[in-house]
Amino acid sequence: MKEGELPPLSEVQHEVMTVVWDRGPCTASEVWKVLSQRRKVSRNTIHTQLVRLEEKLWLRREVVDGNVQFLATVTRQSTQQQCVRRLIDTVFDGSAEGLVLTLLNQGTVTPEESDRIRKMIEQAKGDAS
Amino acid sequence: MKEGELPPLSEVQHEVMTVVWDRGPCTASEVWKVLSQRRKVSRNTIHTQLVRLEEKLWLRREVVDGNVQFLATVTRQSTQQQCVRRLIDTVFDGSAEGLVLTLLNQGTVTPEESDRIRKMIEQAKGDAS
DNA sequence: ACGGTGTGACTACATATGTAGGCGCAAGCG
DNA sequence: CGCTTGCGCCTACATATGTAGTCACACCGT
Repeated sequence: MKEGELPPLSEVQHEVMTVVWDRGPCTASEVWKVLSQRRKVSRNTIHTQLVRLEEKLWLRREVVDGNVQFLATVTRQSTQQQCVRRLIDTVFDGSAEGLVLTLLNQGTVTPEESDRIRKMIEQAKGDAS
Repeated sequence: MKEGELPPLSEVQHEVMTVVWDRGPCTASEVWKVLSQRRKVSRNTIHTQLVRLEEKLWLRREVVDGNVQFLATVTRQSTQQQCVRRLIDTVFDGSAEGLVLTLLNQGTVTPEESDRIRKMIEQAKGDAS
């Protein structure tokens, strides 16, 4: 479950990975079509990012019917975990509590979100241990 | 309270800012002394980072008794908030709940941390609302 | 007066990142 | 058959980042 530490993703790279996670293996053009709906970007730009992600082992390439498809090598979840852990370590000095405190009490999220989070934790408490 | 969006900090830059936040205004050498206890790094490297942080307006420079001191222009808290918000948006697709879920249920933090967090939330619930 | 020691400034350089231009090939169409 | 269109690949280039070398000056002890 625990993949060796892949190099950190930049923001744009995360955008790309998100598309692959959402839609499963896809071609460069597919990814580009999705992203270009949100912002103006060249197809080649996305292609470059895909290649770089492949070099860094975030993606694997597979040829299906002569089409090049890129697929994620790690799950979104494990990546999310890694990102949170890194945030805690670099920004909150290793204190997970610090993160939650900021999250709930300092206007980082809207009161509605905060509310939903509290409810969610209530509920989760039942499940867990 | 809400400072205009400063450009994002890199990891090393965060390290530097942390020292300034912890110790208040300090000289390049002071920052260096602190950081070089943790890892090998040249004094000049830190100086460069300080200058870059000043260019990006994270730090302000002030001369006291002929000594150059750097001081933070934004609080650590507001930076932490900004970082958390950015994490939520880029990694969790805008879902703060997603973050908390990952935090508590997916082995991101140790069971001890998770426990302390739950307790902390319990306690906070009294205060808030 | 003179040579270390501390500190700030400027410069350099490799790597990463965001962005895109242009080439070439293969499939579809008139 | 020749042309357009889609797509993969290679190349380029500006900016950011991490790292450090070198210089210059000022203060201190002998």
